[in-house]
Amino acid sequence: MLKVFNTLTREKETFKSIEPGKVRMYVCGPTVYNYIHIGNARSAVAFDTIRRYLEFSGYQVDYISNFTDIGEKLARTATAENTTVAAVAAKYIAAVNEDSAALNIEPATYHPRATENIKEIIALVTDLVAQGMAYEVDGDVYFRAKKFPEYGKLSHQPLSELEVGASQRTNSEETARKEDPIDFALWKAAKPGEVFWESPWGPGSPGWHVECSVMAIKYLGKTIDIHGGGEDLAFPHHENEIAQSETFTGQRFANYWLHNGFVTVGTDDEKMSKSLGNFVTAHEALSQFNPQAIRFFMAATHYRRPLRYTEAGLDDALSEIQRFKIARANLLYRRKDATAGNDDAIDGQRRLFVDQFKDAFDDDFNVQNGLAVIHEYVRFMNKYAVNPNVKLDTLMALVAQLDQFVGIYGVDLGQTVGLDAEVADLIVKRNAARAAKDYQTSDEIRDQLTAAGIILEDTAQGTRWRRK
RNA sequence: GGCGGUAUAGCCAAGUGGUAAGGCAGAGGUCUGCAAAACCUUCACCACCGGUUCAAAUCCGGUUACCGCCUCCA
Repeated sequence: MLKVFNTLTREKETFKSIEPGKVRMYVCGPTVYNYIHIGNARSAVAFDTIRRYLEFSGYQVDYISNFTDIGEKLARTATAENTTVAAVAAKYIAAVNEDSAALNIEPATYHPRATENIKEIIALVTDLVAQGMAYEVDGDVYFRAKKFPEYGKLSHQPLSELEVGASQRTNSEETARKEDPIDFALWKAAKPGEVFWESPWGPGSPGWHVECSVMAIKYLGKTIDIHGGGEDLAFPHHENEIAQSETFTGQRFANYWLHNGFVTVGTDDEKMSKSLGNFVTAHEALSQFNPQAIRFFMAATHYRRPLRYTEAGLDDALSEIQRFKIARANLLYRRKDATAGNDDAIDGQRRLFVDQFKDAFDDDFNVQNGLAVIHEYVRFMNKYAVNPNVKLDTLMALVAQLDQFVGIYGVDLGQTVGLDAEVADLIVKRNAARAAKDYQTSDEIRDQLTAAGIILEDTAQGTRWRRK
């Protein structure tokens, strides 16, 4: 039975989807005005891993993640790059897609864009105004936060404290227009030269939180199962989404709110962020390190914990992947001397590992305990690989199981080890030399292959090789 | 000021009452012509102080350090 930590209640709750066998989840995506950094990537990886486990558990997952392709930041980038807002969006959406693919993040069921949903946004805002929950001032529309009785329920902040925080903001021009400092914008009047849409309140563009409400409701329904995002989004972004959405639909917006921790850097574990300037873009990271290692490194840290980004951590991740690959290859090498059929005892033990793995993940996606199970399982595989008599079906089932386990972490161990004719030929020559105890020749051949990035291993079942 | 998080071996990291998972690195061993890989063994006074309890890393109180949200941010 799956349990997830819900920010709304601050407790691990038993997960129950609205519709049996199906999960509807929405994850806040990036504003596409720049390359994403590894903090953004971590969030995407965390929720992709969660999604993969839900699918492993038998759920069909409708996964929606947006691209916010409007706002001042895009306008600023457009000016800086001497181009249009649309071109900026197109460029960085393409970059996000490229980075996501490199990190083996499954595409969402659909990636809606804010600009595709302006009509729906205007409809929602119109409704909130009609309900008296929002008001127009000089072409801006604001939400009356205090009129939403549960305002603050996600971030667990008393209203009085939010007011203090809001009144300390120096954004005085806007504050002056609002009835109350904690009110937030649903619609903003266009400034000269800005991209705008016509609306009942004149030309303007959506506020900062409405697009997610609209897209979640439009593509997933009035109440969704899981809403995810970085913990910095809990307030005000998600709090405001709740206020708008629940006022609009009269229903609970999301049953489970999941928030991922930050990527930190430096000795003090500072949050990586664009404003602090201490960030590494996913593009840079992916060009410097093995993408699979980056993916695994991120997926193997529990989603709510801070993730300390270090080279040593990436090296560790790579070593672990290497261990999995070797275990996999060790079994596949036995195909040639395996006998037909299945070993029921081994299969039974394999299933026990699956049970343990599920127990780990069912506890709020405990990836570390899942990894411990995988390592034990790998040891089990390696022992079977030196068994004098192996069965073909069992061999293949063990390999498939490993692939499934690590696949949840987004690791693809790749295709079977092929036997290059040239390498095979050299191995035959070397083994002839070894048989004749001509170790000088045999070592020369091995060195030659090592230089070419090929490692030889002499085993009781013959010589096998792999790429470094 | 309000709310929250973190502190476990050289490093990463599980673990909400019963005497410290797992990985990397290290040490020893088996196997090997030598290697490699694998397998076996080994490696912790759980930030500090006090309390509750037969029993605490785990519960309670306090202290310290660092981080985050309260403003755009995954």
